[in-house]
Amino acid sequence: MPERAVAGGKENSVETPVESTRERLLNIAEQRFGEGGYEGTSLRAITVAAAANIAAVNYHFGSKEALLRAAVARAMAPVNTERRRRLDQLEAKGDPSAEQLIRAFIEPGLDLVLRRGERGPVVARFIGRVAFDPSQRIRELYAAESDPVEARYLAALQIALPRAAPESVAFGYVNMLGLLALHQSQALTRAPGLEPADIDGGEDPGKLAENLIAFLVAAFDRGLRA
Amino acid sequence: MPERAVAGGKENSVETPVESTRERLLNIAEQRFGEGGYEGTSLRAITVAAAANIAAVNYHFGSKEALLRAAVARAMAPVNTERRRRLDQLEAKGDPSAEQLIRAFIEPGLDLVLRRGERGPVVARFIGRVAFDPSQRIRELYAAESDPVEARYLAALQIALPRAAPESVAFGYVNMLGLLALHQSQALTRAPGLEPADIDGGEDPGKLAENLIAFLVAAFDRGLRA
DNA sequence: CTCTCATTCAAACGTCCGTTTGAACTATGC
DNA sequence: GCATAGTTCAAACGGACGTTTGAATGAGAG
Repeated sequence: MPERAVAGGKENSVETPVESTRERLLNIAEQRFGEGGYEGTSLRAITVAAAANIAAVNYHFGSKEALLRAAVARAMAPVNTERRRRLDQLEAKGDPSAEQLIRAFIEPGLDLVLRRGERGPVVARFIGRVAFDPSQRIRELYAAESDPVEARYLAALQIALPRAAPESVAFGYVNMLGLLALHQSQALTRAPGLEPADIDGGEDPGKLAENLIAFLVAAFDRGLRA
Repeated sequence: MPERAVAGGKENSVETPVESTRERLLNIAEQRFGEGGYEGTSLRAITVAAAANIAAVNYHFGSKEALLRAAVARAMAPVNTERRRRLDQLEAKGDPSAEQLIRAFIEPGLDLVLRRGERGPVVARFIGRVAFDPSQRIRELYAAESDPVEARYLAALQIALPRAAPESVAFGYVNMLGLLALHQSQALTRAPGLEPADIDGGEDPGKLAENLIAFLVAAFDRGLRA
């Protein structure tokens, strides 16, 4: 390892942990891709902000797109894990309700990612933006990193809502995906004549999750075709 | 005028109307910006597809961003007009209901734009993508072209839903903006394991509007905080 | 026909892009 | 000590980008 290594010693566990070049690149990539999108962010902007050489991207990841893929995988991993854990837990207790499913899906996307420290909102915006990037290629890249758990939620929702047609549940499901991504990316806080606090429930990020869940539960329960 | 002018003669009213370079640029710009986003689409790609010289963009519009602005303005004009007309009509009859307002807002965005000929979906995708472009600059550019009517809808919704807190109505309102844009851009038709027909109601584009309106009405009526 | 002015055109401008190269550096194993 | 493998570095690669230039082209007015 070069320069300052993150050895198992005590110094790094107390003081500020030293990030490796690879970690710095992923962190800055999350931030910049989340702000400007994939096409709108250059590797040079990322490497300058990460205090890394531009060749470091191709050394550690191979290409710009591979850097994005690695950042998506790292950002989604804890969300997918938590979603899988909560769905397992719900299904172990019997047939979960639509509200339980919606909550178990939304909260890992907003809570987990909005709470912890400074980087939470950055990760959330990154995920939300990549999920609905203008380029179909990028959206497919994202889908490849997040698919496995999500399909289980759709199936569980179909069972929880037997009175709604399967296509209608699927319709509600994609609406849930879209609204979650939009709130994660914080693109909805700039509506005409609105202040951000009017939408996200003020200082408490948890209220946003509650508002969104209530909104979706009502729509799923009474807004789908039979 | 150069080459083939669109004079008031009879020939153009019967045969295929000849598009001017300016119109061809706007048409192709709608298509390409809608497919690849602003940053992901080059002027060269647009001018080649439009069979125009690259300098024509700066001659007719001044810059790439000005081309986008002109395309947004042209695409939004009929939508804004129809929304204004329907809101005027509703308010003339008394206090409109939330469902009436939602319908009057959604339908011009989906119906008007999804129905007419081949270009409908192209225009819809363009509008939907630009509205939530990764770049804040582009989103603000879009907001500048669409604001005036939308604010009236929010105010009318506040009145139609007196039992919900104003912030909650604003929350539902931005959700409506976001879901409409996502369906316009057709980004929701690629959910994991879903076929497009499962979501947009099959062949009939009108069903998508009905499904979305029902979804939103239920959420507005029962999914907002008091 | 001649002048005028709007429009189109090929070509070039300088800048930035993602990627590659090959040498320099650094910690570790022998 | 030396060799080795992992990492960083400045520099350059060819190409694409948005924009600009100045000459050519075209139709309509006098």
